[in-house]
Amino acid sequence: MTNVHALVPDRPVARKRDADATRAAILAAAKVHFARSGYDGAFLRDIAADAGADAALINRYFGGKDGLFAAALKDSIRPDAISQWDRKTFGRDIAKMMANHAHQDNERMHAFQFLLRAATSPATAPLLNEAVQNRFLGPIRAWIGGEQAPARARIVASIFIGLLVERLIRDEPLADNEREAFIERTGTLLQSLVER
Amino acid sequence: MTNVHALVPDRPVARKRDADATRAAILAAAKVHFARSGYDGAFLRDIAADAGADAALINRYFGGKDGLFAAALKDSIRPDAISQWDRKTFGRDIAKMMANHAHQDNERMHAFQFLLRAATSPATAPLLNEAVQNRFLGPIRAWIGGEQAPARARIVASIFIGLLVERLIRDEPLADNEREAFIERTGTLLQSLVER
DNA sequence: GATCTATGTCAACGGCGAATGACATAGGCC
DNA sequence: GGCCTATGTCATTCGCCGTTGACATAGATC
Repeated sequence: MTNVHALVPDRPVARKRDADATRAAILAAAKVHFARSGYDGAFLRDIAADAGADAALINRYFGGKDGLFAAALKDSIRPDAISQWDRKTFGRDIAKMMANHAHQDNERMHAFQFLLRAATSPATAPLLNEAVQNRFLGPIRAWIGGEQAPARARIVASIFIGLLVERLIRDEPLADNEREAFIERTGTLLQSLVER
Repeated sequence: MTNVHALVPDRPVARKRDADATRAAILAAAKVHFARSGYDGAFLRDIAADAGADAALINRYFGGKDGLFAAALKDSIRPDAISQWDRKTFGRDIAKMMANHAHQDNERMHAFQFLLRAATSPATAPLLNEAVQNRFLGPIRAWIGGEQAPARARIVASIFIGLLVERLIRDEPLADNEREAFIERTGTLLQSLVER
């Protein structure tokens, strides 16, 4: 099976011998694969192939599959990413993003889906509680602020995750009329949670 | 490792030779294991052990792991279950259930978590689109009714799933004050989606 | 250009878990 | 009681995938 995602070129560019570059290529491919297939479903040989590298190098550079996963996880969580959302349009922005078809991916969505995979994969549970609680829920709570911030943050995070899953398992675009209603309702709903 | 869930007795009751009974025992054990560990993380030997049966019987009765999963999935989705919710208290009922600690399980939660595992496990994706769309989203849509039912149903389902995931990865009970606020806000939020 | 090290390649190995098929036996049927 | 089939048990096979170590070679250093 050839790789399906545009972020990783089908014919990897030939690299000179460059440890840093191959390390980066492996990491990039790993993020895609883990996001798409979860920990168990992602295979080192496939990742290496997409990165134009040899599977043995994964062990050399990351110490094994666990190390690669941890590195990819770390690289996927940007603690400051949340604060960059616009408070005024937050709800509608998220809603729009989620209304997209699952296969119209972009890098931000990939990071989210990676987190989702990590969160729901039993094999990676030990890593995850820390990461999700401290790096996802915590920042949201701080960003939201105001009264009952913990509860509101938890609800926002939950809805966020739910939309992500729904998007993941939905295999067709939303019908136009449903799409409008979906964005409108989801948007205002999230927005109201942010504002008070 | 011995099984941890009360639904499956530690020392399975000795059965007479009874294909239906062992089939049922295997199915029950499978639902627990799949719900707890997902498709990849559940092992036929463990399931068989918990059911007090031999792993080979799984192949005989269900045709393999896939067949067992499909059977467990089918058995976990009761199309009529949704209509039994009380329209007046729906929001708060769900919110309360979700506020519980993840390890305080009951049979209903098990079914939900099974669905969640199925939804997020790539190995089972082919099965899922049909199941979730037709047996989960569809019934919710019909039950909700009214204006913009498709969009509202989708949002309710998404929130539902999100709460499920949040509950799954949260490893400690909610603090008392957050708990109250969480139930109150989530409850009214869901309720408003049901009512209009 | 000789040498040396970092980088990359290749071919195994080993474990694990699903699947298979041969064998054992309980329990009905005549 | 003597078969006969459905049910259960056991040992083995098979394939997959992470990992390992031996080997090849590019490219820097002198």
